[in-house]
Amino acid sequence: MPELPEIETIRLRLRNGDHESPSIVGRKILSARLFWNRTLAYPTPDEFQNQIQGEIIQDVLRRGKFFVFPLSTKYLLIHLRMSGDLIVEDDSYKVHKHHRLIFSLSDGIRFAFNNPRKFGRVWLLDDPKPILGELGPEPLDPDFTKEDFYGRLHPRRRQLKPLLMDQHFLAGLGNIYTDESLFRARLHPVSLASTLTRLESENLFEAIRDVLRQGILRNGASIDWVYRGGDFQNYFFVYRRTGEPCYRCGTPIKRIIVGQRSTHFCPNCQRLSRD
DNA sequence: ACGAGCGCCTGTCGGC
DNA sequence: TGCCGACAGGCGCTCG
Repeated sequence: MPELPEIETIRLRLRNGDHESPSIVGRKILSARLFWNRTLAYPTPDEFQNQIQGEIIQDVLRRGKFFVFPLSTKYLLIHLRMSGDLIVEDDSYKVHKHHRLIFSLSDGIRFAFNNPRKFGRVWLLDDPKPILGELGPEPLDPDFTKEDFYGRLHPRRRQLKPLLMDQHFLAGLGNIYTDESLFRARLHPVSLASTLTRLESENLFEAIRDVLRQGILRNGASIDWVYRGGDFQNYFFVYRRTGEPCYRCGTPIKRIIVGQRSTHFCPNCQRLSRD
C-alpha cells in the first residue's frame, strides 16, 4: 500500500495512537519474533533478536517511503514495498497469517509488520545514513523549492514518469501519485524532463505537492484487498480510470505501460512534447 | 545515462 | 466449480 501519503498516515497513527490502538512511542521492545527470514535486510536474525531487546522506541519518523524508528541506541528502518501494514494490537491475539515480524512491547501490546507479498524489508542499524542518504529530496520539505526542482529536473534526458518514481530523484512518489501529479500538471508521462519549460516544471512541482497533501488529508488511498481506511481513491482523476471520461474534457482515459508500470493519462489534456 | 526485462511473493478478478 | 492469465501502491539486478 505504500506511497508517501499512506506511509505518513500509518506513521501518525503509530506515533500518536488512535481510538483503537495506543502510541508505541516510549515503549520498550521486550522481544522480536521473525516469521520470514528474508524480511531482515540487516543484520542476521540472531544479531537482530539480541540487539533489539530492551530498546525503547523514541519516535516514529518518515523519510520517503521508509519508516524510521529511532531507538535508545540504534535505528530501526522499515519499508513496506508493495503490500503490508504496521499494526498495534493486543499480544494475545492469534497471529495473522501475513505477520512477518512481531515486536512484543510492554503492557501486553505488540507491534506487527504485516506483509502479504513478502517484499518488505527491515533494517536495524547504528547509522541510517547509508540507506536514507541515497534518497532524493522530500517533496513536502519547506526548504525544497521550485527552483531546486527545476535544477534537478532540467538536466535529465529521461521520461517524466520513471524519473518521478525514481527515489534517488525525489523521495515518496509511486505509481498512483505520479500519474495523478502528471494529470494535474497536464504533462504526458513519457515527455522528456529536459524539454519542460520553467513554467511547466513549476506546475509539476505544485501538482506533486498538492496531490501528496490531499492524499495525506484523506488518510491515503485504499484499494484492492489491502484496505487501510483512507479514501483518496475516491478522488483519483486518472489512476485505474481506463476508458472512463476525463473529468476535464471527457476524453476516455488511456492506459499504457511506461517503465514496466501501468500508466494512466488523458490523451487530450496531456500532450506529448518530446523535443 | 537510460530503458527493457526479470525476479521476488501472495492474492484478487474476469473469462472460459 | 476449477483453471489460467492478467494484474497489483516497489525496487534491485542484469544487460544492451
